[in-house]
This record gives sequence, structure tokens and C-alpha cells, in this order.
Amino acid sequence: MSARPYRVRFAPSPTGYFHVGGARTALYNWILARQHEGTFVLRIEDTDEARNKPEWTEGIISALAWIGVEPGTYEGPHFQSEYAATHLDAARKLFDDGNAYYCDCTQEAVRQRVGPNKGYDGFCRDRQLGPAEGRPLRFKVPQPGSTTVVDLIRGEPVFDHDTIEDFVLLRGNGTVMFLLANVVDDMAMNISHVIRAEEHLPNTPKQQLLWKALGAEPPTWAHVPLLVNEKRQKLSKRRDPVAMEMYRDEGYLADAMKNYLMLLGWNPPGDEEIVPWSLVELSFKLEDVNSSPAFFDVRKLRAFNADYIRKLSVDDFTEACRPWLTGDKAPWSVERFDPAAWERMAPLVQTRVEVLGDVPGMVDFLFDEPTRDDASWAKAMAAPAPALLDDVIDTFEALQPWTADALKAELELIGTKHGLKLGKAQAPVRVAVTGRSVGPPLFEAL
RNA sequence: GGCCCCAUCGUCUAGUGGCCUAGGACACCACCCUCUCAAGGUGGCGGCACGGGUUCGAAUCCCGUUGGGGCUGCCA
Repeated sequence: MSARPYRVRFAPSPTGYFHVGGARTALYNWILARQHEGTFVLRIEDTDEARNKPEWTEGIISALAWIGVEPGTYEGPHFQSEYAATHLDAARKLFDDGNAYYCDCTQEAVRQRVGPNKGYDGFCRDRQLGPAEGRPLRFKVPQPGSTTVVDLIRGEPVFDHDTIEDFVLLRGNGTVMFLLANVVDDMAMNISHVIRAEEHLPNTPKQQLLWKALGAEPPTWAHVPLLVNEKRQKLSKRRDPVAMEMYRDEGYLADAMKNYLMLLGWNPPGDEEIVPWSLVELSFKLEDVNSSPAFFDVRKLRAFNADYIRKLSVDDFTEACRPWLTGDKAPWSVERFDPAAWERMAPLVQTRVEVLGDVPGMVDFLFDEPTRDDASWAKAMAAPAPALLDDVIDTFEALQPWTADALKAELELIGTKHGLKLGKAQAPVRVAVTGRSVGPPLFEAL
């Protein structure tokens, strides 16, 4: 275990969206830094030109802020590209110390020698080649030997060196590879704990070898379980809904999202799953994180979100809905929105939505022509509905005072006249007014 | 192919050798409540992958099998 002051880093690559798995590791790092009064470092892995757009970095920062990691409360953002010179220095030192060598093998030549399923064979290890255009620099993996990775979650997996090829440090064009850059950055930043997804575990022995060859004590590692889809595959942008921005835009509450994310691979003490964030911060321990992958279940997330919405005060709920009612997201024209009507409806809507994005669909009949659900219409308008509706119109037009209780009493009377209980009698009225057969309580809505 | 990781209800998990006849949550089903739909309440369905050990005793420890996943780039 490291005796260094606690410094952790979250190092996403700017790819245009913020992955839910990344959000979870960010949270882990963030909590741990706070628990140990250490430092949380945000470093953007931007060495790939194709992934280096300023707005993407902004996206990462704003998504972090959404889940409570506010700019100003952490160190950064740092950019990997800022360390380019340091990367090259490290490569030179590795070469000078005899821990790395240049290689002039073509990929075809290597494949011919070793076959299709094997890595590089170390052909140039002792050829004493110097640097030249087109020659990659390779790390000389100590042979024979083995590396034990001490991992807070995985135990101590051992990797035999003869299964690790002499991997490339510098490309033939002289640019640095991610693996080296990552190690050098972590060293330069004095990172004490590297907490990241399990997919990086197989690279860890290589990185650990690099730390040692560069004369430093490796950090404490922790590889957290992957988040997977229903087919148990790593969540990917292409086939799975993984962008935090998307959940935010659909009306998930940050607190619900955070709570749910923390439950994947870990759970708080006690019987409750929905817990205040303060308890999470207090009781989270890396050692308690499981090692098996977890399915990211949107249905459970929705249930959590619904619960968090219900726990909001009516005022907070009303406020939280604003973007969906009066902003760009509102499906009706803004002038027709009536805040007073919405205020009366809000508590009724609150127990009926799972995400804030569902709210407009619940109250649209107040501010717009209702969109008619044809199936409901056909079902509700069968006889004796038309006759009943005529009576309803006559009665309601004259009704004083116009209150939910009075409306209900009147409809009950009319229903009896047509041989219908209230449950049946309300259906045609509801469909006529809201366009649908389900929705908030009818008489309050009227 | 090689290396590594993983394995408790459908899903997320509790469980660290006796408190386990395996607990909770989501989902699902039923009932109650009810103007629809929700919410709320009550109950139900459902699991230790398999085979060997170790032990008085195993979901828990060991080995193997099977299954799943990740990595295996001059990507990050």
C-alpha cells in the first residue's frame, strides 16, 4: 500500500460523450480523494488529434459538475498533450538505460516469423539499433520473470513475462504511445492510486514494469468491474445508451443517477438502497467493491428516479420541471403555458412520472390541443357515451361552483342515470378532454 | 489461439465456515385502496452453474469442468 499522499486521477478521453461507466469511476475517485483529504485530478487524454475538440472537454466538465464534481473543487483539467516533452524524455531514459530498443521489423516480417496469433518475438532486442525514421522504440520486457499486480479489488494476479511482448513505446514517426504517456503522466502528477475499469487490467503489468524501469514505485491499483449490457458485453457507445448527457436530457435527476451508479458493484450498509449521498461518502470502501461485472439496468434506474422525484418537495419538483415546460423542450407554444394551472397539477403529476421528460405528455391537454389516442377514443365513445357526454356538457356548463368535488358529484349522478358507475362514466369524459384513457385525476384536471 | 478476470433469484446485491429453511431492492403476478393511471399497503413467484475434495459442518476454502467477459494495435 502506498504511503504517498492520496492523489487520484480521472482520465477520460474526450470522445464527445460522457460514459456512465466513466461516471462511476469518477465518483469512486472523487469519494476516495475526499475521504483521505487527498487530491482529485482531472486529466484529459487528448493525445489523439481526432479526439481533441474543446467542446468535448467542456462536455466532460459539465457532466462531472452535474454529478456533483464541480470545477474548482478538483485539480485540473490537465491535458496529456502538455506532457509531450516529458514523454519523450522518459523514452530516451528507457533507451539509455538499456530498457528499450529500436526495431526495424516490418509488421509483415513479424507475422511471418511468429504466425497470426502471437505478439512481437523480440527479434531486434540485441541488435543495438539506433533511432531512425520509421523505427519504433520497444520496451525490453525482463526475461525471464513475472510481475505481480497488487490490486485492491482483484487480489494479486500474476503475469508471466513470457506472455508479455516487447510492446511499442514510441511509434516509427516518433510519437508516444498511450501506455507510456499514461505512466509518465501519472508519475509526473504523483498519482498514488489508479482506479479504473477492469479492461485495463491486462495492461497493468506493462505499466508497472514501466514505473519500475523509470525508477519509481508503482501506485496502488484498483480495477473496478465493467458495466455490461443485457448480453453481458462491455457497454459500448454504438449499441448501448451510455451517455450521461442523454440521461440528463431525458430528465433523470443527478442524485438518482449517482445513487444508482454507486449500487453497481457496491452497496451501502443497512437494508436501504436509496440512501443520502452523505452516507455513500462516509461508508464507501474500495475493498468492498465486487469483482463481477454489473448489468446497467435502465428499468431500475427509472424506478430510482421515480422515487427521487416523489421525494422532492412540490416546489422543487415544479422548479425541476421548468426546462421541459417553458424551455426549448416544451411541446407547446410557450405563450399558451399557464403557470397557475401547472402549479395546481404539479403534485398530481409528481407521483405519475419516472423521468422529468414524461411531464409534458401528462399535462399537454392544458396548453395545447390534446393529441387523440384513437384506440382509446374508439373504446370510450361506444354507447351510451355520446348521450352521457351531452348530459355532462349541459350540466357542467351550468355548474356552480366549479370544483373537483362538485364535478365528481355531478358526474356520479349522470352516470347513475345512464346505468354506469363512476369508474365507467369517467372514461368518455377523460378521453374527450385529454385525448387519452390514462392520466392525472380527472376532476382536478377539469 | 495465448494471457487475465468473473460466476448467489430474470437483474443489482447481502452473505467472509455454523445465525441460511439463503435476506433485501428492481422487474413480474395477485389482492387491498381507488374516478382512469399512478402512488401507498399486503402477499406471492424466483437463486448459491456443475463435479470432486477439505471439514463434525460449505453459498462461503481448494482443485477441476462448464459458461460468460476483457485484453491481445506503430488506437486511446
